[in-house]
Amino acid sequence: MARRSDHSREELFQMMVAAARRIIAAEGVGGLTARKVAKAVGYSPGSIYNVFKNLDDLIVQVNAETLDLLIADFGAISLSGRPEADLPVIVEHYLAFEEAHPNLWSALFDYNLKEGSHWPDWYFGKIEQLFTMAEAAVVPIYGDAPGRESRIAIQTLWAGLHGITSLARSGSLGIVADATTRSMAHHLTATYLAGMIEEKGAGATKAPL
Amino acid sequence: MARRSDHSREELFQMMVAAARRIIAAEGVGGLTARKVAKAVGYSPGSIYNVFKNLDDLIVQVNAETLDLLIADFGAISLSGRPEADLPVIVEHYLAFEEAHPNLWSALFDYNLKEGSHWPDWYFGKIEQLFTMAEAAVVPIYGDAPGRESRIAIQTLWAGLHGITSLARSGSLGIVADATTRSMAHHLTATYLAGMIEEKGAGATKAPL
DNA sequence: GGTGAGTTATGAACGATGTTCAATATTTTT
DNA sequence: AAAAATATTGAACATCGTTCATAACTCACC
Repeated sequence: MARRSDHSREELFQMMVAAARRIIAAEGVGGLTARKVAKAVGYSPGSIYNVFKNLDDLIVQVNAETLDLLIADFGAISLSGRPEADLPVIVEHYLAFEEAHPNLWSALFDYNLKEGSHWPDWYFGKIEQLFTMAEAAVVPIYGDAPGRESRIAIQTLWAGLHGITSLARSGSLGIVADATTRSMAHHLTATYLAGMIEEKGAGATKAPL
Repeated sequence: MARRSDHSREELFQMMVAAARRIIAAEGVGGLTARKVAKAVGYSPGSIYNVFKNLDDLIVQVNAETLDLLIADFGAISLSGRPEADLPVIVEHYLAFEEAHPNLWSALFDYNLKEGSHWPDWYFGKIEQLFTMAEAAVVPIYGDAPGRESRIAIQTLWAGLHGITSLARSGSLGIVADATTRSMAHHLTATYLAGMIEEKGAGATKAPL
């Protein structure tokens, strides 16, 4: 058999990523199989390896789309300029997105590539983009141009949220209900924010907001 | 073949857990294989399933030992009663343990059981124990008997640390160096602690420490 | 239209994996 | 000594990711 030319290379790429996305969303990244993807797009298992280096490569492509979705979601947020109002909104978007696409989220942040594969550079570019958007909510506190302190604060807060939701997913920690996760996330945000303001005030004295 | 009785059931259990622990420590939980464990203890693959329900069950046993080690480590900490001094010490123990046993740590907190397996109850008991120990560092702030608020605070902080180290391990986030992980962890702790004190002060007015 | 070169999908094959279970070798009981 | 009970085995099964010689197709050119 060969060269059906039913689909161009580009079309095949799209079809396979879409199929993989559907499988991951339905069964989790652990349920993704070369043979399943092949069957879903009507090609043979070997064909996947004409388009992707390996399964990890395919997962990376799915994750890229998920990141774009998340970026679009964050883009729709309009900030008030008051961190104590804006940060909870961002956190809520974070939580809502994770709840809406739990398996895609897991593939994005829980999955570890097998030895030999690495996240491509543009991957970090997208994550940077995400941080920059969130950072805007926190800039009023530090007053500086989007730079050092506010970036660290957002990274830390992001990691904290990740920890809460990740432990909730794995079932460790005492967390059971979604409500607990949500309240812990908002508690962390509020407390951390209070700490930021407090420590900033203790340092260089700035004009109040 | 059969019934060598070279080892009792209990001995076999110990040997296999020890072998699994060595393999995980050396190659990560992904490198753990029934056949590898079998070869390491000089038995056949099938024998593992006479002692353990499946590989996940074996991993749970290894993790239990790791938890005990962590509990012992935490037990050696003596507190001063000043949270701003004690919390960083606990965080340092957390980080040091993770750095000393990265693969065992990963098996403990990153690994997700396959569908059908669940963490046993005593597992959560050990985690509770850990939290109770850490909680002591924070009780002076809330003044209450080890109960609601201080427990939530410790859970949240723990989750936050988990998030930082977990993202660092997976390579996501901009984190590269260990130093960055460490500084982010301490930054989170300090800021969160400042927030706790600040919010507590804003609520019911208590005698200062 | 035919022919040959170039390309692409194939699916059988390989070496793994977790897990099962009839068969067997040993011990214990009678 | 014979029989019952038990522990260990390792071949077998289904599945996995991945490879690659082969076959089937397309296309440019004569």
